[in-house]
Amino acid sequence: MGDTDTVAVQATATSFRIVEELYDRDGSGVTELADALDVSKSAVHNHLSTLCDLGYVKNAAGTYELTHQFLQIGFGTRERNPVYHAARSEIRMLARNTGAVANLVVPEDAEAVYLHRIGARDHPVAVGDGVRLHAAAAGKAILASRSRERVDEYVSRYGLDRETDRTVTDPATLRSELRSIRDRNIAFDRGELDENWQCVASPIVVDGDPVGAVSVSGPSDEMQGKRLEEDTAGLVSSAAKTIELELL
Amino acid sequence: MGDTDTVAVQATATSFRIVEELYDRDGSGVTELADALDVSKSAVHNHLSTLCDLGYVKNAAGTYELTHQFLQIGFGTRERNPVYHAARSEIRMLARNTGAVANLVVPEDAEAVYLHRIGARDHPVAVGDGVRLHAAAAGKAILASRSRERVDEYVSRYGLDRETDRTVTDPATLRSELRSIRDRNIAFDRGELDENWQCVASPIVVDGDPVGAVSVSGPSDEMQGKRLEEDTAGLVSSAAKTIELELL
DNA sequence: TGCTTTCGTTCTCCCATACTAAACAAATGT
DNA sequence: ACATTTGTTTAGTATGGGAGAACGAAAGCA
Repeated sequence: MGDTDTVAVQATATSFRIVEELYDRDGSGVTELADALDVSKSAVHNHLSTLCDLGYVKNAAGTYELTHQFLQIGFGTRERNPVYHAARSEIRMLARNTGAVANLVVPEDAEAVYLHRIGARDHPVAVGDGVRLHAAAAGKAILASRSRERVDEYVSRYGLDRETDRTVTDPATLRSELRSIRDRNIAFDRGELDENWQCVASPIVVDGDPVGAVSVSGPSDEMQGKRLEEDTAGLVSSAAKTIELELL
Repeated sequence: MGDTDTVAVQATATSFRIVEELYDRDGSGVTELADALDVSKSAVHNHLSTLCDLGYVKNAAGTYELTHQFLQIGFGTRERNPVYHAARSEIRMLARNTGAVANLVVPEDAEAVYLHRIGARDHPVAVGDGVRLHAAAAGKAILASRSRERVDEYVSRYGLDRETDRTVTDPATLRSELRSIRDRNIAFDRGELDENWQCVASPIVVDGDPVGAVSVSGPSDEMQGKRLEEDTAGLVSSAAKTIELELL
């Protein structure tokens, strides 16, 4: 880490570039991939045949596609996450009681990864996706429960990228907002990640360390005023508290 | 395919061996991996640092772990599967109406991959896992909707591995059972995959091709007699029919 | 049908690179 | 403080991955 953009094992890098390209294109042929990635056909072919042998790619009707091996690994790692287990039923109840979308996220490096969701409609972020911590309610809730030093480290290492007009991009503003979040254990997001979505979140803290966050989100026109500020906020923070107890 | 067991790009193979080992051990250190895989420490280190750079592995508190990148790819590929979309609500209703575990599987090479499930308890197979087609109700339902030639090809290429005492391992027996499955569009599994689990399944056929199967499974002591043979079977086959219509 | 084009696979050769081995650094426990 | 274990880094060589072209096969078209 911190090196140039050249990695230690290039063959692995190209293999995963091929995997990601296959994912983006939802299946593809050898020549198409070779052109897109600027690698020779034979190289692409070597990687594809290897990935087939390993069971991560299959050759269906002329085009190469990803198999569900990734689903197995992805599900398996999630299944082993204690936060996920502790939160599942609470997330379901939260979705039921609020009538909105309820999410569970966990921190991973600079991002909050969406581990679980109930009530998805056309939500802009999918399960498995990650969003920058400072750019959403759940992420801010997590940051607020970290030490001042770790927040500073986050800011200096990754910066505060802008997602929408409302994203917090000023370190001082962020710090002051994190303070008020800490007071109530509730974070709000009014279109900071996606202009059309609002969000309330509360952190899941174990031993002083935020291991995740619960959030409820909805379209801006449905989620506002008292409903957002009080009713939903109360449900979200008590759900987070319940999950914390479950994790002890 | 059909080569020796040596693949074209060995670096990719070792990278994925490392990924799988990390998955099995739920995180691990460099030396531990090097010993287990019989590769030098520095090689393991190279691969791990590469996988970290690519975002598939993270270094958490001294041990290396898989990230949720796999969840993203796995969920994404599933989300794009039309069968999954068409089946979701039916699977939920099936689980509700039968009070048992309802599954959706899709064929992938020699296996039936579990794409979705509602009502899991201590089910022996996880979402994302694959089981041999001939060794479970859902897989047999799929095989029964394929041509005689394709079934023969399946048998000769992959063989009929035994899973339990009750697994069908004789080609002639399999063919005759597939015939009777085809008559009613219903397949049974009485402990052929796991002695303690019984199963009913019906194929999802589009344009004469089985694109998946619906199944309901339960512990042997709950699932038997009339309940298994008639009540559940009817619900399963009508769910499959509904999904087929959805897919047109 | 026969021609053209395009794609996937195979082949060969050469240089880059991925690996081994050993030394180094850092952390843990006694 | 020492010993032990682990992660990281550094050379250096042999291997094997990749470019490119040739081959084979399938598809589109007249």
